[in-house]
Amino acid sequence: MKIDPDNPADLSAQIATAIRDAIVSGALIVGDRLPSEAELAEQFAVSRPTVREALKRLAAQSLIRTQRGAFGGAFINRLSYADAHAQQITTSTLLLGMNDTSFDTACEARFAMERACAMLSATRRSPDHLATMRAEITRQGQPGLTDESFCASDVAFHRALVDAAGNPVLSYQLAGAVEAMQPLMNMITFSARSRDAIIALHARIADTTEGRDGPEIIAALEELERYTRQLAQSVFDARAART
Amino acid sequence: MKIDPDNPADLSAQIATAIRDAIVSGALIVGDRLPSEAELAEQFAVSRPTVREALKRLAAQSLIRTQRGAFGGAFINRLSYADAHAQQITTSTLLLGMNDTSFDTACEARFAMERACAMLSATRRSPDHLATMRAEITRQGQPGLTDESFCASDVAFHRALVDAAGNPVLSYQLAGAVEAMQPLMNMITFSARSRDAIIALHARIADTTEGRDGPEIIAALEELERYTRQLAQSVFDARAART
DNA sequence: GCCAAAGAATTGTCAGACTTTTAAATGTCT
DNA sequence: AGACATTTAAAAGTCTGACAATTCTTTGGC
Repeated sequence: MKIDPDNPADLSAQIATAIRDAIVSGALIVGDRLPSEAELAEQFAVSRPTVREALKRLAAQSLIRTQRGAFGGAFINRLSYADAHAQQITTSTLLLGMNDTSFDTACEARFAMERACAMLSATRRSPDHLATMRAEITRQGQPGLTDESFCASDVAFHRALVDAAGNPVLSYQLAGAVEAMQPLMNMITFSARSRDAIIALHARIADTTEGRDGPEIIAALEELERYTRQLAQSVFDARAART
Repeated sequence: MKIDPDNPADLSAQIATAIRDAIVSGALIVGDRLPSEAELAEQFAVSRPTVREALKRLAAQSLIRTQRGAFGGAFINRLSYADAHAQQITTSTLLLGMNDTSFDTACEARFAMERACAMLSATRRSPDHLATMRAEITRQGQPGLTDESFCASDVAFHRALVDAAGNPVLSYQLAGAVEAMQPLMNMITFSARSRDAIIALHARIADTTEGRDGPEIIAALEELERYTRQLAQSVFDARAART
């Protein structure tokens, strides 16, 4: 593991990359302890603050965790699905927010992926998942619910559908697509009538999931996508007309 | 933007979180310049190295970029699809590598998502995408190709199929699923016969994509998934028998 | 044998200094 | 006046050295 002091890039970035490569390549495995900061500083021939900056970069990606005290140090972290999940959502949210991705594009991607789960969810859904879906539907029908809470419940409903597929890799990937759309969805005002329509579609999805009818789940999702995009369109049109 | 000096968490982590929240919430927007390190140190009542550690954390996630010199500083970065892409692949690769995710689970997720692109790819594929797919198929048939190169070409082929859907959000999401599987695929030895079978399926995918026949693309992908899993199974069986 | 205190290792934080880079401002020449 | 060279100031990058906080191990006392 070497760095090039003549490289114009930051030394801390180079060190971080060197260690990251060692992790990705498998040279360092979960639970391994890195040398202490002082030792790393000596090895790379840099000062301790520089090493620390490198370690913070890795910590920001959940690649390592540090522990103080004797026999403490920096340890290679097992990247949990939960960690990856959280990062994924942040990244996706920023990506959508910063690149003026159109609502349609995001919506299309989200529903395309969600439909990909449908067949699996039909096969593997457990009573737990169904219960969550039903509970969220009930929540969505409660009067006085803010638009934001309605959206949050919507996300929870769809998460349950995705999780029902019983594939953690899919759940992780979908998290970005589904949850990152929440800020976009929050821009929509949901009238009582449109809420009713969405709830009815959710009920249809729950029913078909319970009946393990994959194609029908897909059909319901397609209709929900159509409705959502139409709703967004009318909101945007109204906003455009107002200016 | 405040931090709590009594919080047991690292000050640098708190500062990084505070700034990240400001970015995600939209209080800081792309191109904005953060105060200089010295000013931030004063604002948060910490030392400059601590501020720097916080900034490195953000830089590791491509949230900011720094520039030296007069009128330099830390600027809110536009998170590009390319950056997000790269991060996504690293994260997904580690996730699969560290959590002994089964080949079947990863494979299932990957093909489920890829099938989700099929209908869109059928509609939107351009001559460019088709040309890339054909070129990779030719490459895959060349004698003397290493297993690793074969896998790389396989990834390129599938990326072209995904990109043909013309939805950058989908491309970004799929990148993780498709490219992160490469290390797993690299564990497989591809015999001449199995390569031929895969190439034939790729050709079928290219043909049906050219013919804009969505359902047939899906059928071909399903067959490819079946074949891939079967191949992996036999490799694992053989490995198990040898021990 | 058990509990408390001392010790050592290690990360977290600070203060201050120096170097390097970069762009703006200034000066100089044609 | 305009183009080019020089100076200057601001900022990140790096280093040194120190001290504080934390946590495990070992030792000592009862």
